[in-house]
This record gives sequence, C-alpha cells and structure tokens, in this order.
Amino acid sequence: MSASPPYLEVAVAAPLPQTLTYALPSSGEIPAPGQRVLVPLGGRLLTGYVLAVTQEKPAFRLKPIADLLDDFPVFPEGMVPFFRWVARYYHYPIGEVIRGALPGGLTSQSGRQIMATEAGLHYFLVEQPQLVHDHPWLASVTAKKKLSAATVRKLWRGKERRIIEQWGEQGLISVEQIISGATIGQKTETCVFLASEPLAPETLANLKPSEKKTLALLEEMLLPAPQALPRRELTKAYSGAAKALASLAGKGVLRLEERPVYRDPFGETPLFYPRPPQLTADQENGLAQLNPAIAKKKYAPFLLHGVTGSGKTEVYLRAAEATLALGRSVLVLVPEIALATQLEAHFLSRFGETVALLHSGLARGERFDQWQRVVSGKARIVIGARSAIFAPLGDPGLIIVDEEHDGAYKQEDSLRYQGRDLALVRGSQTGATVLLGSATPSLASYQHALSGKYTLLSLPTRIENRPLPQVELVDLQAVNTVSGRPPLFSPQLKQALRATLARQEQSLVFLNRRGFAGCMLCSDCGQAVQCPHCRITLTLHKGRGELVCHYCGYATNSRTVCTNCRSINLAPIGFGTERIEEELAGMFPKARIARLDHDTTRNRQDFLRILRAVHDREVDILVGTQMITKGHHFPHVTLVGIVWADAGLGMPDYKAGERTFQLLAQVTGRAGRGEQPGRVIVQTHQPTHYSIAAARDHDYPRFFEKETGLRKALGYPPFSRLINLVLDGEQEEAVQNRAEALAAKGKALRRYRKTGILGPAPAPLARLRGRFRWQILLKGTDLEELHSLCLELEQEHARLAGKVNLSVDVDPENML
DNA sequence: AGCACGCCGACT
DNA sequence: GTCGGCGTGCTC
Repeated sequence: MSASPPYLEVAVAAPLPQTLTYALPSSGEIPAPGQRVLVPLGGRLLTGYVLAVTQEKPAFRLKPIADLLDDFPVFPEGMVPFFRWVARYYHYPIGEVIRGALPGGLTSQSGRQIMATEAGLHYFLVEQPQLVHDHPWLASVTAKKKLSAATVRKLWRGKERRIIEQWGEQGLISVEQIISGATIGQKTETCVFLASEPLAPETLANLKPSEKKTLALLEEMLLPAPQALPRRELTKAYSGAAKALASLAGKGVLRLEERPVYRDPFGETPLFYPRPPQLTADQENGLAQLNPAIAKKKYAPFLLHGVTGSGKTEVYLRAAEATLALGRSVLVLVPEIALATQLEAHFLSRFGETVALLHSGLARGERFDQWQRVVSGKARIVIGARSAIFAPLGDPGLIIVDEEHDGAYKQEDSLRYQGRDLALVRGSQTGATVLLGSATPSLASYQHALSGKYTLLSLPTRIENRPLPQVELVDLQAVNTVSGRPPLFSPQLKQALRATLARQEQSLVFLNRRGFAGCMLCSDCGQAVQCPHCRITLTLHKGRGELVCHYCGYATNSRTVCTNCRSINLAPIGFGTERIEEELAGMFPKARIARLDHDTTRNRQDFLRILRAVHDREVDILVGTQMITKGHHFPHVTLVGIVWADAGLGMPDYKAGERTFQLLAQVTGRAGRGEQPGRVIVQTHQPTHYSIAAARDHDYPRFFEKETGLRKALGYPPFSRLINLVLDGEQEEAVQNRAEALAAKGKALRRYRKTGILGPAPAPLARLRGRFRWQILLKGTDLEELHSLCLELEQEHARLAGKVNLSVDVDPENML
C-alpha cells in the first residue's frame, strides 16, 4: 500500500458545524494535532486548529493550508476527542469551542492595512482637504497612524469600501492584506529567593549597611511564607533595596528570577499552610477509597459530601499528592468568585511552582503564560474557574470540582457548558478520578451517589466539632403592619441590626434576588401563583395584565386566585437589593452601608475592593445577593440577616427549591466559624416550606427526599433532560413567528414521540438589550432523541432565513 | 461570521 | 441602461 500524502482535518475558527479537510502547505511540513494553522476559507484567511492527520481523501478539491502558526501544539492531541464531544453535545461549532478554550489573543485572521502614498498625502492634505473632513478615518491615515484591524474591517464592510478601493486604484492609498489579531506578550515579575546554601561568615561581615538592611527586611518578609518575594515589595518598603538586591545577587546571597507571582486578593503575601501531620478518621476513610481509585488510572467519580469546615481541602491535597506521585497531573475547578479563597493558597503552599492558575482576573499575557506553563508540562496542577476544564493538561489523573453545586459552573452565554459535567466527561475520556465536593451537593450529583454511579464519601462533622449555628426563622406573614402588607424588615431583624451596630460589629444582609421578573404573591399563604401544568411561578407581564408561564406559555389574567389556598388577596411583588440598601440607609443614617451584587461589581477588582472594605471594617452593613455567601469569612460579622428567604421560590425556575436550600445552607454554614457563634435571622413568608425548614435544621437528606419526589412527579431533571432553544431578534413578530414555526415543526415530527416540546413562550426576560426573546423547551428522557430533535430544529431554523437568532442551551440551569 | 452571488429600485 | 441595495447560501 503506497502512502498518499496526508490530509489535515482542521476545525476552523468560524461558526461551521463541521470540520474541514485541507491539503498540506506548499512547504510540505506536516503540522501536528493541536497546532494552529492559517487556512483559506471562502476568500479569506483565518485560524484553524489541526485535529488529525488523515489519509482519507475527500471527494472534492482541497485547498492547501496557507501557513503554520505554531512551532508546537497549543493543546495536547488527547484533548481532540474532548473538543469533539463538547461541540456535539452543546450544539456549538467546534472551531468556536476551541477558540473559546484557548487563551485570548491567539486567533489570527486576515485583515487589511490602509496607508497613504506620497501622492495621496499631497492629494488629501493640500488638494482636497475637505475629503479628510468627509472621511474622518483619513485623518489617521494622513497622519501616518495605523488604523486598527477592527476599524478597517468596519470601513470595508460599510459604505467606505468602494471609495477605498477606488483610491487604491488611483494610487492615493495602499491597501495591503495583513494577518492580524494574534497579540501575545509575556508578563512576569522579578522575584527574590534566598540562597539555599548558608552564608559564609566573611561574606556576611563584609556587607554594606544597605545590603544588611535589605537582607534583614527580606528575611522578615519571607518569614510567613518561605517562598519567593516580588522585588517590588522590597523596593516599596525600602528605596535602597533595588541596588542592594543586585549586589547581593552578585555575591550569591540571593537569587533574582523572573517568575509569575500569585497574590492574595487583599494584597497580602499568601499565607503558608503547613501539611497537617494528622488526618481525621473521616478524612482517612475518604482517602482509603480515593487512593486505590487514583492508582488504577481508570475513570472513577466520587462525591465528597462534607459540611463547611469539615476539612475537604486536605482530602483534595492528599489526593493530588497521590496523583502527582503517579506522574499524572491534577485539575482543580473552583467557582470563579471563590478563587479569592484559601484553596489556592493551600495548593500553592503544598505544591509551589508546579501550580498554574487560570481565571478571568488574569491579564491576557498572564493567562497566556499560565497556559504555556501547562501545555509545556512545567505546571502539573491547574486551579481555575470553569473554563479551566479546557486547560491543556496532557494526562489529568485527578479532576476536583470544589463546591460542585455552584451555579457558576454553568456558562450562560456563547458556549453554554456546565464545567462540572465536563469534568466528568473529561475524566471518563482520560481515565481520571473525578472528585466532586460540596456541603450541599446538587440534586443530580447526590442522586448519582445514592444510585452507585458515583462513590459517596462523607465528612459529616466539623473539625474540632464546632457546632453549626442556630438559625431563627421569622414568619413575615405573622408580622403586623399598619398597611397589612408584610414589611421588608421584621422588628426582630431591625432590632438585631441596631444592636450589632451599637456593638460596632458588622452585619450581612442578603436578598437572594437578582432576577427582575415580578410575580403575584398570596398575602394569606405566602406562595407565588404557579402554572397549573408546570408548577413554575407565573411571571407578571404588567403591560398585558397577564401572568405567563415561561415554560409552557400558559397565560391567565393577573386578577386570579392563589393556586395554593384559593385566596383572592394577591399582591404583585418585586424588589431587589437596591431597595434594601435604600431602606437600610433610611433606618440607620449613620451606618456605613455597602452593596455587593451584579450591578456594583462589574469585574473582579470591584468585587475585591468591596470585600476588602468589609475586611478592613470600613463597612457596617453589607447588602448583597448570593455573591456574598461565597468567598470570604469575615471575623467581625456577627449578624446575618436574610430579608426574603423565599424570594428565589418566586422565580420561574424548576430549580427554585434547590437553589433556595443551597443558598440558606451556605449562609448558615458560613456563620459561626469565628470565635463567636453569630446570629442568623431568616425572614420568610413560607416558614414551613421544605427548602427553608430543612436549611434551618441543616438537614440535607430531608431536603433531598422532598425535592426528588417533586422532580420525579413532574419529570424534571435529573429524571429527564432539557434543551432550551432561545430565539431573539429586533422584531418581536419575527421572533414569535419563528418560535411558533419551530415548535410546530417539532410537534409535526412524529418520530420524536418520547420528547416533549413545551412552548413556545416568551423568555423570562422577554426583552433584553433591545431584543425580543422567545423560547422553546425540549424535555425528554431519551438523550439520543432529544439531541436529534434539537438538530433538526436548528436545521429548520437555518433553512428559514430572517433576522432571528437561535441559541441552544443544553441542560439549562437558569432560564433567565 | 463574512464573503460571493444574484435579483430588484433610483440615478447618469 | 448601470449602480448599489440587501437577501440567501456556502465555505475544504
């Protein structure tokens, strides 16, 4: 058999559902899987990712690869099946999957660069200066400044293209094809290390005063963490240090090296956590099951159910040690916001240089550096937020997902993946042990643990047997007010806030409400009006005067009766953290109040700034959404108030009960970790609701039983699978028509009998950023069928042209 | 996505 | 009669 020249299977960074085949570049070089290449596609050049080298020749004429972009792969070949799986399962173009997985700034595409010729300069500046006025971009060109690639693209796509081409032909400007977009720089910091050898006495005796001072300072600063210290820390403390450090390095007293530096969010040197010599019996027991699984190098999923403060971290660390000892690598996923917690410091303390960090707070260059360290094998432990599931580790033998129940693992735009679910997929592909950890496991994970699909490990007690905090429930229905409507703050909570302020301690005030959707709340039983078919809270559409189900489209007049107790005393309700902040400011004019939610924290910096203010006791009362439950423990917070614990139960979401339980359990678990036990006051309209009562009693099994029963009865996950199809566009009618057309098409396809089509219905945020949104929910137990139906509807959508956009959300968690 | 091709109204 | 608008379809 003669060897034909190989062909390359390439995923192109464009929204194509399939991969494309290219011939070898003219150089004859054969790029390896994982390398980036520049490929021609429909008259332009863009980045592609080589997935495979194949001998299979397709039936059509191939174009050759235009260029190689890398000397080495940017991801290991072993990740190719993973990318394929993700693209297929989440109905997302594979090239976009890979582009999104890689650190930013690695995507090249062809563009154009516009420059003025000598003749042009004269023409535009002297002969026809009004042209510069008419075409403002000419100002940059005549000033010999480069136009950005984005600017040129916009001009080229718009009305200016003709004139640009015309002037190009006249020789007034030059239009050159360039490759742009890939912009990556290295960023490191100079760090100081003490020499490992003890110093000779004569060296020490001959030091200059400034050198002695610097050395003393260094030793002092290194004391809490005997690792590296950034040079600028020293030069900040003592301006003579820069010079002294250089000469000390020359004398061999210390080393200066370029290193990435990891910083604590509060700007302190990371704490060093020593390896504890003793484990608890529960930790030992867990590791006795984990270690053999790790050693087998086969896929083995575990659920580590441990209450807050029970020592999950040490189990992670020991499992990581065992995995590294086998020569395999470790991937640790944490919720983005929790990256500021001690977990990262624990891993750094234990494993030092072999840890890489991947999170959204890194600058582009930093992110690229971390990526390089991983792909080159220098870093064998990766800690990161959900996107770190795409970290280019060659042979992950252990994948840890901390706080696995956390909603932050679900990406809610572009590629809508679930990081925790992908951890299991990647683990099963690479033969890894997957360790999911949580104090309040997701229903699905716990279900799998009980069914034996995962192995359940338990850490039922807190270290040192500290008690869980006492939780007081306040029934808002029972609070008497002049107006007869429940108040925002009960006398109990007001009183507690006042007392806490008087003691100069801090309070946290939660409102689990980031949604905007209003609902109708029954003033007698406290329950929100629900859909008779879906048991989902109906959303109030004020304009139409209707209550609408966002799952099935059911609508009823907003003047209705309570679905629970038939009462006619229904009141529209809807308020958020902003209102709470306002009320508090009115009640306590002298208190320093801060708010932490999506509106006040545009980015990680804002988040850390507010946390820091609380940490430094510059804030008396912190108001916020679930964001405050994560991350930090503040020792001076002695009161936690939950304004409206059942707020989440009013959301149009089948997971409302689960979310509510998790939130309350997380909050109450967090209080009382300091020396004082702390007080938790939970205000609610539904004190007997199972989610709220079980959270008060720290009773996960009770919650699980009840919630599982409800889900099963209604056929919601984990007893079925969902795919949400969201249509959006500028014209409401077009969107609604398309939604109806697709739903009708789906219902007409008789071969998908086992899959239900709910809707179409207006999306819970029916108008978002000026676009109208409708959705169709697919629900079924047959995964195969569900996905083929989805695929057919996508094809139907593509066939029907129009300015309506379709996005697919597989396993939706939050349909807002 | 973005570019080419193709089919209809208002200009020389 | 052409220019140039945008709607559809394909990209190895």
